Amino acid sequence: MTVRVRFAPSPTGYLHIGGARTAMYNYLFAKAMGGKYILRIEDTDLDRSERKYEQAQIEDLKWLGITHDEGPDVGGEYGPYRQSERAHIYKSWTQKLIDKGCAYHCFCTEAELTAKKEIQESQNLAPHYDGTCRKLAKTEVEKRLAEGHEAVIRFHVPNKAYSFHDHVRSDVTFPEGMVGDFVIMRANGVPVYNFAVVVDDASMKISHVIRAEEHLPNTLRQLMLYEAYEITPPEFAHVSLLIGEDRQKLSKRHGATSVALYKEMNYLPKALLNYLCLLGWSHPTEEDVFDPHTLGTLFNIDRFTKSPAIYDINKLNHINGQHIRLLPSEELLSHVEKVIPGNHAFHKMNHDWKITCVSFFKEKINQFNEITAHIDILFTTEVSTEAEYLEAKSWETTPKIREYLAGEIATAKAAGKKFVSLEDYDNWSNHVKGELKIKGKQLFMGIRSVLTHQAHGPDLKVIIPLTPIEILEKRIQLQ
RNA sequence: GCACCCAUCGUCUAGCCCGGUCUAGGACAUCGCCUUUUCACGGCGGUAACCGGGGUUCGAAUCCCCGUGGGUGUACCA
Repeated sequence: MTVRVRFAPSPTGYLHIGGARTAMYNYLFAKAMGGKYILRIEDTDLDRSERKYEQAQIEDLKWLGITHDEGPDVGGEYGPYRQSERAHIYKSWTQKLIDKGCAYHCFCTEAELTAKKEIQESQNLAPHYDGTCRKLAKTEVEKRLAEGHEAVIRFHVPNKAYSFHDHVRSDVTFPEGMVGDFVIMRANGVPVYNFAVVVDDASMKISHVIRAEEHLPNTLRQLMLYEAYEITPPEFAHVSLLIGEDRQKLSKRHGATSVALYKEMNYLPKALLNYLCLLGWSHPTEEDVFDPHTLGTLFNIDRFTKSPAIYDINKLNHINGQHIRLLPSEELLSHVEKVIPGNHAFHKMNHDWKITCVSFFKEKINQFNEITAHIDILFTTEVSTEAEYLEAKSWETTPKIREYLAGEIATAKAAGKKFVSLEDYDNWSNHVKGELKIKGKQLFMGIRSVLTHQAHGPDLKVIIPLTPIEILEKRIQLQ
């Protein structure tokens, strides 16, 4: 069997991290099985669907590296891939159902329907359509249609229980009598979700449906439709939901939930994917830092978790940090250059300096945006007000160090040096130790306080050779 | 209300199908120590969980039942 899976978003908003996760699972499964991954746009909600959202979602998916084999923008032999362009298909599939006696026109008005519903509810009954129009004679239906009465098309639900096997939930059974005759086609000729999904999945030869658990109850209606069409349903995998700290389904009020926001915040797409992948699926060898794109056949549809997962940005940050550290230096640099403000002195430095600089500071960050603050310490002339710094400054040994280093720096600068070398730095500290007889805390913290105006900071051997000599000079003069 | 789904450290999870190797493993967060005479990184270690009750069994996180809790759905939304 050829594996064909799909991700079917509604273009009613930007791509959500939950959607991204579902898309990725489908994509990874297709890749693992040598199948096809299809993007289908479910825009049957005319009021809320917008083309700009479709484009934005496709772009976000692309940023994540989740590329589809078939879709509205790339075509394919099972198109069109936008539900709004498949009206003719839904129409003929609806007719098949009517011909079989599995569906019928319904002329009940909204007012009538609500009235009936209220009665049922007051009697504590499930609010099901009572089947009034099911009994209408064919001639009566034609007459009303000819008179221009508005009609929806309802599916006549069989009275029986349904079960199916789910890859995540194993065997699921829905008892009989759960749903009443439901609408499959609106009065305006636009199909309703549960119907359109079945028609599309069947006509696009979808083999596996991997989707969020919120769709589990919908499967009942879909199963009924497959049965009416005498088509074997696809295999299902209802993946657990992503939830917020309050244990409710993740939504906008939970903060950064759209993929575009993570793109803006300069997260690495593979890190986001890596984190999302682990929320509801586990790696066969319990690895936790990996690029999902390289999973290949390791991606196993039977390793999904059943319970919902709370989205925790802390862990995403950690994984992002791990991926940053894994980046080749040129790639690392190009990311960093994008986040450092345009007027920053960093940009004026030469390439080797930049590579050394970012390779060193990458160890300290989980997000690219954090690196500017670290690099700033190479250029600042600000003076710490910390007690420890003040103490170091007050030691009687410190002025001696300052005097010595002032001379050395002046000499180096006069010799045309733009930076001091690691060798210079080693010579200086050896001199302070050997000739000035200063050791221990007074030695290192003394040098640090003179050269950086701070009591603490990164390794002097790295940052001193990276600091422009005029900055060092300015700092010495400022004390 | 009704239906369905779920239940292991604070969080993500491994283990559960095929009961013993689980005094329950890993990761994030947190705490402590070591190292770099600072900070961070790193290394090492600590705190921390099988929802409750029955049952089956020599033995249950694992199987069964009943509770309880949480979630989702119940539309001419998807």
